Amino acid sequence: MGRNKIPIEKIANETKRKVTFSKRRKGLFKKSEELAVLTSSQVAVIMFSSSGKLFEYSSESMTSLLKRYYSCHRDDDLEWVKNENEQLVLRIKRMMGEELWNLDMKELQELENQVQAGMNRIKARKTEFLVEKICEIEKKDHRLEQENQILRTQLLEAARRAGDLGVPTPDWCLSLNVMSRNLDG
Amino acid sequence: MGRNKIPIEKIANETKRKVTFSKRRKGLFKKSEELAVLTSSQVAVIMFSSSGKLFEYSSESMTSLLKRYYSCHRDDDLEWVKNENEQLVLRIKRMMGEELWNLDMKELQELENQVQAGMNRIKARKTEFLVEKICEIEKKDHRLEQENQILRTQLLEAARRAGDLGVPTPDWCLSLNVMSRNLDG
DNA sequence: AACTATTTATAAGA
DNA sequence: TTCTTATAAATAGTT
Repeated sequence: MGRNKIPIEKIANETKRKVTFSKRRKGLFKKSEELAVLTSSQVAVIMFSSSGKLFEYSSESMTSLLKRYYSCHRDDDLEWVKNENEQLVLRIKRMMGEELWNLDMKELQELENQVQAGMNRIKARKTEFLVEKICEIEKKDHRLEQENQILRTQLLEAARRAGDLGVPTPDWCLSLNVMSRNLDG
Repeated sequence: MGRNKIPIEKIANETKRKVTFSKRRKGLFKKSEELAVLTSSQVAVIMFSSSGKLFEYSSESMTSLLKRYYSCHRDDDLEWVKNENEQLVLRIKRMMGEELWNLDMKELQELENQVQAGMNRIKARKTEFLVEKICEIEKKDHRLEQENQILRTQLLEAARRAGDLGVPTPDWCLSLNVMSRNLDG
């Protein structure tokens, strides 16, 4: 379509080839979008120019569309999970109970054991955490108690000396001995 | 392009929509191939019809083209991926009950809840798996029983006809009626 | 699935 | 690259 009909074979002239790539790429993306909208379908197009540049179109997020594509090809046994990152994500998903479709009973049991072991350690850590907290609090508590005892002693001493000098003991000092006995007991 | 111009929006009529999908899908694949050939480029198209069926075109093997696509995206920001990677590893370690030292009680509880949820799903999948297996076996079992019944009936009939012709019934046929009754009960 | 009136895409030229 | 335009190609509605 154009002034002349051209044969469908590699365009020899590089400039012409580039212009054609640019024009037809635009056309292909437009038609992809129209198809997606008109028919409520999902369309993804990926292309590399002869110089290696990537162009892409996707009616949705490319990632989710490719995931769907791979899930259709799940029989290809996870060929797609080739980069480390994806393997890690898959590992996490499986620990979270997703993407379990092609695990057999033995693999499921191993996974459960691993997750169980992890949970036991997490629970243990929780207990440890609480015990540490209690220890800390008790230590602090003990220290404060000792400090209080010293303060009370000093306060009584001060009160007594004031009494020796004829200053009357204030009301709030009278119960100090009683408090002290209760706390130590 | 056609008898009338149509607006680019979802085609309401389902039949029309399906016909349009079929026609334009063909057109899109054709244009994809033409582009690939004319300009020595690599083109891949993936699409799902509104009913969920997958259609695909690729000028080369889809797998190798997608690998190239991914490798392009990896090279974009290797640093980010590396960091992402480390985060994923930490996440897995924590789910496995390691590296918990600086999580507080709330974070530990959240982690435990997540892992617990995952384990519940894994257990559920295990059950599902077993139920599926049992269903399959029962179906097969049922089929075999029916086959068995048919074969026994045919065998008895054959034995009777042989008897009519004066051929003595073999010993091993005498118990067939009993077996048949036992199995049906 | 074929037909065909129209619309749309695009090859070449500016 | 972008626009223009003659022409090829795609396709909407019909049969």
